[in-house]
Amino acid sequence: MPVAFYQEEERFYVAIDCIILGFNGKDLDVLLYKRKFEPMKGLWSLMGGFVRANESVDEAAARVLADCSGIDHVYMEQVGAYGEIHRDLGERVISIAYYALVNMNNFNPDMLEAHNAQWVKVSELPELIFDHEQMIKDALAILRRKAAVQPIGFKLLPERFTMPQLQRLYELIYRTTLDKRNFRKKLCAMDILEKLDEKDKSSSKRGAHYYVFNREKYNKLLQQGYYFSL
Amino acid sequence: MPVAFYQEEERFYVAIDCIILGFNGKDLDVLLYKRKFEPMKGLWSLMGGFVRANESVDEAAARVLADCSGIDHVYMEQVGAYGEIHRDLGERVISIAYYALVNMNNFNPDMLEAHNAQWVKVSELPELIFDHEQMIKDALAILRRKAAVQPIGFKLLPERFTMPQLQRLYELIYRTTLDKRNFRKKLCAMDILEKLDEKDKSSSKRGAHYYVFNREKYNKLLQQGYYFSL
DNA sequence: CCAAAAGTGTTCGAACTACACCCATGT
DNA sequence: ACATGGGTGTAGTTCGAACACTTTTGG
Repeated sequence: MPVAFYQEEERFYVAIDCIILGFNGKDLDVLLYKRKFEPMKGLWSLMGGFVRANESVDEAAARVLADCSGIDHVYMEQVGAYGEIHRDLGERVISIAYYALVNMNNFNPDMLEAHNAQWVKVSELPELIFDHEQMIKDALAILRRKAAVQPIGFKLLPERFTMPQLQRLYELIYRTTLDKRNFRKKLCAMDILEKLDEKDKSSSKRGAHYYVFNREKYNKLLQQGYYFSL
Repeated sequence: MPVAFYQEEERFYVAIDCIILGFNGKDLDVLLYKRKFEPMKGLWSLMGGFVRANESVDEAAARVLADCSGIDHVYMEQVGAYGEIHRDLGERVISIAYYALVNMNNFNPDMLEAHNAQWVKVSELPELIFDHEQMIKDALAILRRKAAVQPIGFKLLPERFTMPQLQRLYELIYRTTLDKRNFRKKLCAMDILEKLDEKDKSSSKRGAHYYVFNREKYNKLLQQGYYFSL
């Protein structure tokens, strides 16, 4: 690839599309908005925007996410570039998709409303514009893979969470059911969670103990050559 | 993301960089070329080119690979988009990296010479321009992951290969050593290889049996819910 | 005959799976 | 008192890891 003298080359609009994933305790959701105007009025779309000259692509992704959610410093990772010629109905646009794992509670409902945005179950996706459905599927595949070897699932949970919540989350990510006892056994054996005395009574009369993820412990184990695996 | 009316948005050069991986029986190699002119003369670089208006990004990657290798219909997969503002010393360029798994024997040495290209061991990378080293590392990480769950390693081998070759290849991909007996046992159990009577005598006096990958068998097993894993 | 690489089975332990009952509490 | 979800232990099986010697043959 030559340096400088690119004048004769084509230039392209480069967009960002964000797959914002959240967990509401029951379902794994993605944040979508319903288009208010033609073309494609009524169809659903990912949150997006264009890359600008004064920012890297990663920075553009962070900005787009912040713009539409008001949230900052969120776990984001690139899914990939989508470059079919006619993927956008307007002019040609090459889009780079990112997924974000967020704690839903940090979202301002007013901001969502302002963007006509809603949380939608990933298991029941509506019709989406362009290749956005593919982007979501690709993002979920990456999440499935990464969640198995890195403790990123916790990024979808509030600071304090219960075992049933955590298990439910992993069941949704892996699209399977897990054995309660085996799941707990594994987590306990990892020794990266701290059990609190306090209980969450919102979903049962008995209440479930809260746990918190202990990142220091996890980092220490990492240094000792420990590998997360779930 | 609005449709049409993008005039006020910035446009970018979009490049392709190809991580072309090959296996010579002994080492895992990447195809690099040495820059003949300033700037960055003498440094090494991946094979690259720019995306054009009349092709998708995937197509551009295939074209770039064909241009510099003369080879077509090769296994390619996207690594990701690299979008730091100053990653290119010339103007701003967003690059999309792809890796290709090729059978080295199909390469025309004259064509390599024409491009000042050489096969270089991935374990001993020279100094590379821009973020090309990162691209190679990312590509190898993807290969490592995918090779464990999909039979893509065979794409780096000639039609007929021997067990020691195959094992060597996987050892290079995984950057580890494997037990001969366990490796063979696993492969045999998969029942996706066919053993030929003929032997390769190039690396030992006794000679090693050739095997071929049987894709039909593999596809049949896939349909039966079989999962490759190595 | 010897060097050099190919080929071959068994044992052990770790990790995963399957599985059923009691507990705590709000209504 | 009962319905609802939370919490706990064991046994069986499977899979991966470790391990050493014989075979072939060209030089």
